[in-house]
Amino acid sequence: MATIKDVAREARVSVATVSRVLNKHDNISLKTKLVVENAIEKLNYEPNMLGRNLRRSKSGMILALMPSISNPFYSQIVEGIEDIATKNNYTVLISGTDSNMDKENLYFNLLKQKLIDGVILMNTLQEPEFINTLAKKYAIIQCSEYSEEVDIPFISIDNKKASYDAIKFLIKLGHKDIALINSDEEFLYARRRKEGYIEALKESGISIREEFMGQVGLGFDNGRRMVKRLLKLEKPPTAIFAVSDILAIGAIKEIHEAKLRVPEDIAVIGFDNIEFANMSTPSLTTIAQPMYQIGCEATKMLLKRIDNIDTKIDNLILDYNLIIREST
Amino acid sequence: MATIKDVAREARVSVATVSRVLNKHDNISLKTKLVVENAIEKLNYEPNMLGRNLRRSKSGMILALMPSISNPFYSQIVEGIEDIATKNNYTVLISGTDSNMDKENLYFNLLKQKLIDGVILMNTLQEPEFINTLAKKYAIIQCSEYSEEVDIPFISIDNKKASYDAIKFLIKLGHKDIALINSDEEFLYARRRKEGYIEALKESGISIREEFMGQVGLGFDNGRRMVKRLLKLEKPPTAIFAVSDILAIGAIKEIHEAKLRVPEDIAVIGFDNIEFANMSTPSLTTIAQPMYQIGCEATKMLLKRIDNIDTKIDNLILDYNLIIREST
DNA sequence: TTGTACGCGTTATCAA
DNA sequence: TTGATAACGCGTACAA
Repeated sequence: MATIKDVAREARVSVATVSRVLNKHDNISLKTKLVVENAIEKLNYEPNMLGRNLRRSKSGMILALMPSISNPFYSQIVEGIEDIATKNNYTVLISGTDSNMDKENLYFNLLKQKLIDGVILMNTLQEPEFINTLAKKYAIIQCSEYSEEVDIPFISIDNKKASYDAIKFLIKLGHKDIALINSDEEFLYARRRKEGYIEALKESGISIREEFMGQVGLGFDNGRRMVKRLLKLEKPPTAIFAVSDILAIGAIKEIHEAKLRVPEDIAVIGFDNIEFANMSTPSLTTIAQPMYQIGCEATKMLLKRIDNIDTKIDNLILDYNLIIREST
Repeated sequence: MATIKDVAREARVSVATVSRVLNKHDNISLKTKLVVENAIEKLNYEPNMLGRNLRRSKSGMILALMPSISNPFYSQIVEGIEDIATKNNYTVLISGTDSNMDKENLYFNLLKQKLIDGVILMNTLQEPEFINTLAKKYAIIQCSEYSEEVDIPFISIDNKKASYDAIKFLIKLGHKDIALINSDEEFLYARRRKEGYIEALKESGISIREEFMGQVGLGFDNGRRMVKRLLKLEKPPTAIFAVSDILAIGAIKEIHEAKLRVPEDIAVIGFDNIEFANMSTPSLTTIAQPMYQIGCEATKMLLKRIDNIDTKIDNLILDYNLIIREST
């Protein structure tokens, strides 16, 4: 394995000169530049990043931390992150924490160990103070889901308004009995979407029915269970708004199980527009967040932060889209 | 940021001693060990991995390279990889190449740059010679999909036999007109599964019909298109074996579109047992590979290889399972 | 059992 | 425009 020394010897110059060529400094004569480049080619030299990283005290790696990498919700965000990162010569480390604190801490340690230069945080159960302390020394950005008590920049959509729009759409279709399958309200987005749900109903003079609102985990089965409960009601809903497509697909499964039809008997709206939303039967009406763009912008924010940890960075709220398909 | 020097000063010992404590050498007195550990705690010291990595000429990182990280097929494999890697103090870099050669090469370069210690290769379009050359100098393992012309260890299942079993199962249910939605036969697994399909039919005295076999891409829409074609036949099939769950789900979607029922009019079997196979309506009969275990074993093989590039490592063929659900 | 001193491969400072 | 040399933080051979 050739090192910079070998190249220098081969080109009969100093290692400093080789380094300058490598890093495209401009104060170098064309002649020696060519000589060096020839030597590099001849020796098949590749810079050893371990040396460079130590010297620069940078790893050139950023971490995208999310609860689960298999959750299709994050796929496009990750694409955005990777595109911007690659363009800026960073490598992206993608990791799922299973919402497990120990695992999360393992990854946060990479910051202290200098193995990553920054973190894009999708959704964490850490205490706000913990993140705040960390963010004083390291570059961290909140992406998609965030906490208001955490004092670092975030990027997201207006969850309340999105939810409001979804419900308004159902009302326009003639629905009055609309259920909400929400996820745990410890999450900000869940609280916001509930607010939008309530506001839309109130505005249309529809009374809020407690038995129509459920707080469940994010899994497919939770969607099913919630519908099972709803169908046992004396007057079941004619429409359901689920805060994730997976929950919505679970809901549809259970509705079919009960020999009812979607959307004829019960309409269903999801959230996220994951790839499968278009594949399910019936295809799913849902709210699409600009995932790819969210990933891009989050990364740009992070890189700014890495370059200068003291930059003031503004939060970003992006637009969303209601995508109407067969389930409504 | 405290360094090993600071710790040494604080503990009034040499950096060598601190290093020994850090690396759990045994030739060190309990007393100094305690002193050093106190200093580490007091200064909140974390080893700088950039220094350690350079010195050891290792990055402690392995790469899991697959066509697409959003393909749920790989999720559990990745889990296995991460578990074993973490247990051995490695960090896993997960990357999707979109079957794009440029992107792939970018990642292979990480090997030369010393940023990764080895690669678990899921599915690549690279020429066998390219991989072979690379594998002489670097630790590489083939996982799940592999090439027979590549001379590095692989881990997989018996795709021919799995396919054979699926078809035999359909025949046992009374089906005679069985279609095959295969993926591109440039892939070994596609060729193998076709062999199994043909062998099962022949063995049961069912003649092979060319118009029942299709080679398509892996996307959902390809499953739909293929079914569209099959339904136009004078005598359409009564059962379909799709070589991936996504294709199978696409097929079902199109069957429903044609106002036919699954499995009453047409039975469908998939392959992979992705999470959604159990969520779709009807739930999908499919072949389950031991993904998690595949990931674990692949990683063990790779780590062996990293420790000693010259070890002879045996290939591994694991078992699979036919999971019977509603679609048959 | 402990310390001294060198080197891993690179970049950056300073002087020429 | 170029070169000599000192770091970056760590691990280890060798000596004590």
